Parts: sequence; C-alpha cells; structure tokens
Amino acid sequence: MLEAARALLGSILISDVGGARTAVRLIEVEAYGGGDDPASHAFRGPTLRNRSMFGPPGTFYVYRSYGVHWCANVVAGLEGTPAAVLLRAGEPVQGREVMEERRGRPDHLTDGPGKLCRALALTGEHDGTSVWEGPVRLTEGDAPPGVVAASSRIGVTRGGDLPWRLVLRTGWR
DNA sequence: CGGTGGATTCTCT
DNA sequence: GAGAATCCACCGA
Repeated sequence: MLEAARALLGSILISDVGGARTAVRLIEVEAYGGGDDPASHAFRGPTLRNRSMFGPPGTFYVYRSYGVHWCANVVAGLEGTPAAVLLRAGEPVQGREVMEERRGRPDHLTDGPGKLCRALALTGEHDGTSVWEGPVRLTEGDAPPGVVAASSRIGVTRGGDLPWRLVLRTGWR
C-alpha cells in the first residue's frame, strides 16, 4: 500500500479536460486503506459514493468534499480490496496559464487536494475512469523521488495517527 | 425520510 | 486564527 503511494510520488498527472492540457508532478500523497482503516471512506464497506475504491487498481476515485471541492484518489488495492492514494498536492509542469485561469490566482495552484482538482478540471465525471485511458492520465515521472518524508495524515477526523502521508522533499512543511 | 458531516478552501478580522 | 460556504450520500429511525 505504502509502496503504491511512494511510486506515485514524482509521477506526472496529465489532464486534457476542456481541450487544454495541464500537467503536474505529484509531490504529496496520502494512503488510505479499507475496512481496517477508520479514516478511509471504504471503512464501512462499499457504497454508491466510494464504489470506485473497490474497483481495479489504476481507477480514479473522485468525490466531493464539503459540498464544494473535489478530491482525487488513485485506487491502489487489488479489486475488491479497497485502498486508494489521495492526491494532495503537486507542482505545475504544463499548462500553468490554464490553471491560473481556472484557479483565479497566480499562485497556490495545486498545493491542496481541492486546488489540485480544480487546476486540472477534475470532477466527479472522472470518477471511475482509468488513469491510463481516460481524459486524465498518470505517467511515470522522469525524476525519481528524492527524499520522501512521512507524517500523519491531515484533515482526518478518525485514524489520523497513521504516518501515511508522503511528501516529496521540496523544502515544504 | 430528514438530519448530518466531510480526506477543504477562501475571506475577513 | 476562525468561520462560512455548500451538496449529497449515508445513517438511523
């Protein structure tokens, strides 16, 4: 599980949504388990909302947070084994102008789960799509992860104790 | 069938 | 630093 999250660090997330191409390099992710992880949406079993988490690996799980934002995950567990990696933050590598326009700001474009989705125009429409075949794709980054720091997960009301938040060292936090 | 709360973000004080 | 915004699936009755 943590290996999957670690592998995602440094990967390039490409979005062709809306006709414009935007891409970021992932620098922060969080791992979530299944029935044994109280913080996971899949803790209580499959539901309409989290059904994507129970799909095959390489599936996007996008959900609405606080009724306002979108948060994107990549399913990492085997089919039937709910486990996903939340994409928390990245750094723009392509289409920065488009992101600025979508965000309405010149900075802090992709330094949060909700911001990341908005910058890439990720919405619930992409929930359940493949990370290799859909309008939003994931490719291996050319830059191998440097120093990876692990810490507790953020914003979680239950089970925030597990050090499953992984950050690529870029001089942040 | 209605209340509730969330893996957040922005704005104002 | 605190509080609002804002939607809908889930939970309990």
